[in-house]
Amino acid sequence: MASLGELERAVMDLLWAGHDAATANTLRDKLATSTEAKGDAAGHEGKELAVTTVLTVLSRLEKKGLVERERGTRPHRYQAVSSREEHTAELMHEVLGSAPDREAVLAQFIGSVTQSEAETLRKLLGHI
Amino acid sequence: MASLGELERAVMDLLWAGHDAATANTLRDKLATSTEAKGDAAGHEGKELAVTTVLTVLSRLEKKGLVERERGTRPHRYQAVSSREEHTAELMHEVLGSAPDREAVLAQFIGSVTQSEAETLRKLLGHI
DNA sequence: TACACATTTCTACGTTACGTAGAACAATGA
DNA sequence: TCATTGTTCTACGTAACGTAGAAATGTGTA
Repeated sequence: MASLGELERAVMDLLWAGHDAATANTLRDKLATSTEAKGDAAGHEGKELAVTTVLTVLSRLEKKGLVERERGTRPHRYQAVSSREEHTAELMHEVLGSAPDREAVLAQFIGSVTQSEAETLRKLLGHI
Repeated sequence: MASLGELERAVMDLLWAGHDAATANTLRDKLATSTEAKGDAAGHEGKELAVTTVLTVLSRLEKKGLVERERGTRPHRYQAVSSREEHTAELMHEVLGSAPDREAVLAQFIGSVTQSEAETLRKLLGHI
């Protein structure tokens, strides 16, 4: 239970970006706005989605445990359960755990890490 | 282009395990054998797949760049392009790269690493 | 060389995830 | 209560994957 679809990811990106809770309508608007002018490029948005579409995606994300909603307020408000960094790190651990020999994987992993990342890691490993 | 299906993964596991090139027939037999006795548990195998099924999966894995085949020999022989560890580490990098702030993700990642993994990492970072 | 047999490729169907949204249902303010 | 706004149900199209039969191709032998 890992990878997200294109729209699911776009929604998560919005929730992670301005990380106060948002309504489906707000999200739909932001989805239409993000990268509208260009008309193409990477994020080929600018498209007005139906609110129900956004709601469906939000429900699916909720079921996946990535999003939680406040059911009290009338327009339900949605927010990410964990930060993008937490989520990404969790995914990395999941991937790491998918191989029997974690240490060997880490060796490979470190082998192709950038200089600055290596520096960061050294620093972080200091306080453990 | 990341996650594999259940059968695709099973095939990769076999190719990664005994990592000399194998034919579709060999793989089919091994798939039937692996975890047969139990009849259930995790790997619910013990099922005789059609060779064409295995061949289809192998073709798909080839297209994904995970497997390469020797076309010269008549029963084509298949093998993994990279080791399980290389592949897993690559996936980890992919995940890491999916977030804008890699350093922040690494911080999170390190935060929930086991003691022995931390030790391994320190050692590895020494020689860089 | 021609044929039986092994192997590979083509084609296809069922299932599940995801993008997409209308129809139906529920809540809320005037 | 009723119009309006918001949510849930239901559904369809596409793509990935498990699965395998049919068709095509290669190979050894009579």
